[in-house]
Amino acid sequence: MSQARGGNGGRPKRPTMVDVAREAGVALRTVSRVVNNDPTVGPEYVSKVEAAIAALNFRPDERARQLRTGVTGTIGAAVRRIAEVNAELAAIEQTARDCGLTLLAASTDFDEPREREILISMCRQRLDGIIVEPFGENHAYLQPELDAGMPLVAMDRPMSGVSVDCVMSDNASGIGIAFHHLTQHGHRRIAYIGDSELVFSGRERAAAFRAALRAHGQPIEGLVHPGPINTERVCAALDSVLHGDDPATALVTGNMDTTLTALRCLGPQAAAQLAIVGFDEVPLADLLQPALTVVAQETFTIGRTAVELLRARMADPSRPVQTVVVPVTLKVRGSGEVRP
Amino acid sequence: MSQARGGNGGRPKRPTMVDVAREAGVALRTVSRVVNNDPTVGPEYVSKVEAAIAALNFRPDERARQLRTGVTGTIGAAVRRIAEVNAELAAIEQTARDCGLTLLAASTDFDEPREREILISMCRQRLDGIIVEPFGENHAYLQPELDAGMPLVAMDRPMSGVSVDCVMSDNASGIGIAFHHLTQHGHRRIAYIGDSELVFSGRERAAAFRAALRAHGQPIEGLVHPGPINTERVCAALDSVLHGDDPATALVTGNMDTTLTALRCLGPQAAAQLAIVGFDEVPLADLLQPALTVVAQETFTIGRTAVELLRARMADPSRPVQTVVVPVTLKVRGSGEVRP
DNA sequence: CACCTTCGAGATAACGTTATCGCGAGGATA
DNA sequence: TATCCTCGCGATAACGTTATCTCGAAGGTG
Repeated sequence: MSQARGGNGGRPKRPTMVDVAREAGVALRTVSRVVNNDPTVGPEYVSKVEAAIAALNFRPDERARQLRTGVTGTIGAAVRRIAEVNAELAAIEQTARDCGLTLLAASTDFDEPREREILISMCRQRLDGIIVEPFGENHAYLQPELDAGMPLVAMDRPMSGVSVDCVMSDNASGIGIAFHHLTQHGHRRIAYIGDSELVFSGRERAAAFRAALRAHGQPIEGLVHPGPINTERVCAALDSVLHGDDPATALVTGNMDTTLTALRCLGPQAAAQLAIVGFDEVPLADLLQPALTVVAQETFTIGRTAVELLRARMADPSRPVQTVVVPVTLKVRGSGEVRP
Repeated sequence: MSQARGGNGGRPKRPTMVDVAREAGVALRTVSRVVNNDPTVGPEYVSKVEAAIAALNFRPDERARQLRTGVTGTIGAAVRRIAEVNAELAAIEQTARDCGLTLLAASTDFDEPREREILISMCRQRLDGIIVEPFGENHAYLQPELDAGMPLVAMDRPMSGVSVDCVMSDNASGIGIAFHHLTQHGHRRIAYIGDSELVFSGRERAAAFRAALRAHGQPIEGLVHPGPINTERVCAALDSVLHGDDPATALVTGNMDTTLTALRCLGPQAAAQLAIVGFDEVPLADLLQPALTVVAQETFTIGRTAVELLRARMADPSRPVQTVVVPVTLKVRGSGEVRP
């Protein structure tokens, strides 16, 4: 009896508002009013309907409501990876919750077809809006969705091919701060290893580093190493930087993965003797020896701002497209203060 | 023109199948057939409809489809936190994707009302199934949903008040392995600090540790410290354990948070002289000095199994409830091999 | 040549909710 | 007492799909 099913052997049929209305002896519309806390319902009707709802264990079907009203109360977030440390996603979730919005998060996994698939799927679900940490090179295929009024916000990187709101860190300043910090601690030969210049942030950060070198009258050759992040490439770059004629005494790593890969390549002894400033926070940075000095992004601010931009776009689809740049801050912990 | 709106000033109205049918000069049903790749449609009709779809930028409304067919193609996952390292969630997402299911993940945030809110919301959305890492003490309120046929699987911990499928780690064995490993390395006084016995895993692990002490003829007093995980409590426990008459030379920490808190309390020097085995993997465990020996849970297996249990339940709602216990393995890295 | 089958497309009714409209009762006003 | 609101509830039409049924045409068979 507790598993009462419809006779068809499939899923048991759930009660609907029609069933509740019949049970309570009222009209369908009245049930709807009670469910939606409409104040124009007489108290005796309210109690009758509530009794029927409890008796039948009625639970309204959100899908039907969404279809009828047109809004889902849900926003989508297509990020690199859920299930990894991602303060931006955490901020998005919290902010969305505060706004009474449900969050549908999915991992693009650094895979362009998958990103596309996720975004199209979110559009088909008619979500109220989408936040995307774009990965693919061209998002022109989203233009019809934008035209159809789908609010869209880019996070961490701008999108190409379409014109959308965007929130991102001040990459150039971050690199500048890291460089300046190391020069302040007496370093002259400072190297950079970071992400490939094929990705936006890798491009911006490498360019900023070259600019910093130029500004200090340093040669660029041999010091700037953007590229794919894997053990071989990073170790090779480290090797060339540390064992040349004029070895670098300090290192700036362009993102978290580069930082961790470099630390693993160096090993504890070598790492302790090199001044290192990482771009982006690293989990457990404080437990390493020396603790890791990093340029920290205001990840929480970025996530929150993404939701705010999205809500503004939802409220007014015709507002001008806006790009917000969030400042970064240096977290001094030890590794960046090693003397040459 | 690219922002063509309906005249009402609200959201622009998207084309529907009716519009496509009119544009293509065919019946509504034929459009549906083409969208669903029904092979019984003549090729000339297919091309006409596809042309109309492209011309109007038609995108089917998933909500309406779900309402009509009854299935959403989406499963929910209510976990502690998305946006933190969570290999189980990653496994759930990947497995779900492989099965053609969309994943709706939400953070319960160790908050019982929030967990309840999330689960009820997922039920209202009529998801095809739910995986939950239960936190609250009593889930009897879910019984009506189970009766109504909502498939539900518990992960990491069993649920009380309802009878559902469950997948979890072999906590007792894990503690036993850690204890045995430390005795093998010459330790006699081994302490345990872990989560409160109010939560299931804390209870199981503390009990297993007491059993291990008894089995080795050791006194229990002063060595077992379950409780809330915060700096004060953990530091106090460490203090009492390390600075008594007969100080412990080895430590087992009951979960990741305890491990990290303990490491921070100890500081690098003290941590390096104490033998430590942590329960649960820690990010960057290999970069610490000494690298951290842990009892690793097969988190990926747990997540994948959760989805498999859920799919089995979806396929056959009347199958007997099943509990799967996943083994754990010791990862020897250094901290657990420190001699007394 | 009549009949039966098959095949492909169209008309129409759901799915479960909300929104629009209408209608009857009751009180206030002239 | 007749008229006019107002208030509270009910009937019914959407929302955008898919599923069921119908129907006409074409082709094969006795």
